[in-house]
Amino acid sequence: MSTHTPPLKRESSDERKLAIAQAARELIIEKGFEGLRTRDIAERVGINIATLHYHVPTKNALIALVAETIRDQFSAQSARRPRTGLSPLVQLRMEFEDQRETLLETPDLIVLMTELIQRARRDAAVECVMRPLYDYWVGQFVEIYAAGRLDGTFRPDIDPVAAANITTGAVGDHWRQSDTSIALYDRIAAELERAFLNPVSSKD
Amino acid sequence: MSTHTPPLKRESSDERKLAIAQAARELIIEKGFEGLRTRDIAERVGINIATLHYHVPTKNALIALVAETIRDQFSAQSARRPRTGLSPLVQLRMEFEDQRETLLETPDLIVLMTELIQRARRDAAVECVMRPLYDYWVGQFVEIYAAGRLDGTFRPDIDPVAAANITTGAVGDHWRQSDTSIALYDRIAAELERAFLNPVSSKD
Amino acid sequence: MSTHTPPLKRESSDERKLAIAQAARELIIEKGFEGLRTRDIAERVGINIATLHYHVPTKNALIALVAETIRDQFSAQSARRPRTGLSPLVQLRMEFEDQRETLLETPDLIVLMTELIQRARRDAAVECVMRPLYDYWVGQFVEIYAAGRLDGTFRPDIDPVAAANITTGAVGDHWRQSDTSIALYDRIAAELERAFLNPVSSKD
Amino acid sequence: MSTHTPPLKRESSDERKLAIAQAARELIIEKGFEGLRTRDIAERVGINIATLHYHVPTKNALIALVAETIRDQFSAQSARRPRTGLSPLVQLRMEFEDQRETLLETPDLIVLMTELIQRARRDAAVECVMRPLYDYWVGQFVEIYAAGRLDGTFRPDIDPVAAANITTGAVGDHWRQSDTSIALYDRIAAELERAFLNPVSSKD
DNA sequence: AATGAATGAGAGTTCATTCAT
DNA sequence: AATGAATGAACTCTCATTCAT
Repeated sequence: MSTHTPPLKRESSDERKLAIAQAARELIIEKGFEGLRTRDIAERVGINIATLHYHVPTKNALIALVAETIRDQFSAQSARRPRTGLSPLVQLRMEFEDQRETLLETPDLIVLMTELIQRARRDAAVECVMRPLYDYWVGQFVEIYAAGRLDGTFRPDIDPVAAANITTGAVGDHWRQSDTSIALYDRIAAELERAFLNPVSSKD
Repeated sequence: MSTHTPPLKRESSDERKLAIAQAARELIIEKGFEGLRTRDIAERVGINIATLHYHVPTKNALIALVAETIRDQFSAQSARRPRTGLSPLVQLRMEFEDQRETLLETPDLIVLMTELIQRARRDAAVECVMRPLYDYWVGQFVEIYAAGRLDGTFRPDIDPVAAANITTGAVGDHWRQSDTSIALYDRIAAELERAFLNPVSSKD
Repeated sequence: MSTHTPPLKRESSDERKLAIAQAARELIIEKGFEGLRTRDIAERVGINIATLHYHVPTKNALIALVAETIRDQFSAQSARRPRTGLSPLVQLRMEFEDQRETLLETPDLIVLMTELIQRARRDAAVECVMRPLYDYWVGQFVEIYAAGRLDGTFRPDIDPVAAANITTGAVGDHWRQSDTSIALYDRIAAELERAFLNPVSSKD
Repeated sequence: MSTHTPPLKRESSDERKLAIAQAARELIIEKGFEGLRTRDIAERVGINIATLHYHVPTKNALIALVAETIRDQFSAQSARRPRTGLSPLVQLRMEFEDQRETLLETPDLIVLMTELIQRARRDAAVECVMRPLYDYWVGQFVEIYAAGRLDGTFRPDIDPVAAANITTGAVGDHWRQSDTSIALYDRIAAELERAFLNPVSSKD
């Protein structure tokens, strides 16, 4: 009859780190970075503050960790839906559809992104993670618009880089509004399509 | 030649409040809200921390004051350049030109705006000030696009509200980037123009 | 046509001091010494904080001033009702009646007294004022009980000093209770009378 | 002989809380509530101010804690000396004797009680603790006097409630005097006995 | 791997008092 | 006699981090 401590509670280090990151995400969403307290995170995870520091040495490291989980999440998402072989317009619409879903299903994720992007301005570690993510996102649109210009879907005088920035800017800015309405999002997406489509083409 | 006593130490309350707001603006730009310390503000103004609290009772009131100075500054700017009587396209270009100037001359102002808009999400007092300011800005573009649709400058199928949101979103998002390049801004402005202009019109 | 400043506002220095003392009394009653703020006093008087310090140099001096006004008030009261020539029992009952009136009409005065007596423990200036006042009060009863012992009204084995201290203690303690009920006061007064009256005498 | 590690620095939470309460008691006695500073308490305990706040979250909680330690001390004292089965007069004399001892041995305790009772007027948490304590004290005397009236020890016309209030008032008020002399206390106790004893009884 | 206890540094805020006018 | 502005010195409380176990 052995009386060993139950292994239920002890999670692996990686699981603990993930749990910490998850709790941090929730609290950033609720209170922003200004209101983020390591103690609150530990409490939400159900561990001691010292234990939290055992797994994640500093608050900055913790924030960087959160940024990384965001990146991983988006990478996984993007890997799950390959767009190769589809027409530019279909790809564009799929992008809009994806954003729409995120907006409806996990609007908090967007709040979190916004906070991280803001923080990236002053936190090199976060910048390192978020910049490529953002660049990749813009890059997706650059490719779509460039391809669509080639095959006549989009205006021949379109500037793919500018158009991509406009697209991500418009979508991203819509997020930032406190009262993000899905109706306005749909109008913006539709207008963006009209804005870049080739008027003389009958592809649509 | 009058010999009035110089306001060496004692300034009028209004002047002091403005000086405090100005110092706060600088420090918000430098360190963000997270790193904003009332003691730093007082030091920059050259006054005691208690004096600061004499003029502005709390930190929140101070932040609200900063928001108000921003609003006043934009109001004054906007009052200085009436657009009545001009064609929609000219108005649009003037808007772009104004943004361009701000971007070149006072890029900090934009960082500050960004921080305030972010904060507005969790600070009702700031929200109260920034929301109307932002709405007014979007509204300007709504009017321009609506007028331009009427007179055939812009596409007949343009959705002025969506187009206005795209415009402000694209411009605003460009601000938010750490490495705001004027070259990209120009490309974005040019592309926005092409995006909404009436392709069958020869007005341009 | 002379344009002189209206003399309405300027009060004499003494009047101002009294007004300040009065406001201080009210605030001590409301918030106790711990919560007493010179600014609150100035505000209640309707003057600037610097003006207050012009009339009363320090907070301690202000508190001493309050103690003095209390003393003066009690002196005036006591001077208004000379007891000479009356029988000890009548005098005792008159004392009880006076306390009763104060309890009913100006219960705040008692709260104030309590605070001052408490403070006297640590504030020599207040002690100097309150101690004689208290001693005088106890002395009144000592005299009454001593006279009553002589003429057979009170018990022959009464200790006038002890009896006086019991009387003032009982009455004073009753004040200190938050829920000073007049009914209990009456029972206490009646019991005190029975406690000290000569059981073999038929004077009552 | 076991060699356990001495609790040099790290004490158990309960011990620390008690040490903090003890230091607070001393400082309240020395300076009153007005002069009570958390930093002074921490310094006296020999801990950092942050450590103090770790054990007792706020100053108010600290004061409530002090009130509780007082209550516990009195409860323990009262539990140590059961009075059941004794005659009312013996009980009364034992009460007086207990007060006398406290007065001689721990006069500070009485100063502390006084401060707490004063504070109870404006601090609900303290009121909650002190009020039952005081009521219990008065209640003891009510029972003694009621029992003594029944068995003829005390006057048949005694009002036990009034008599109890007079007793506690007289004793309590005696405490409050700055120069509490034991001689006066003895005279007061003796006079109280005479005041309530049945004059026709020969029990004494 | 985990934790209770501890802490230095500093946050915003308060307050009696003073100064220049 | 009065005041707006200023200030030093404190105050309570917080927080990321560390230490001993």
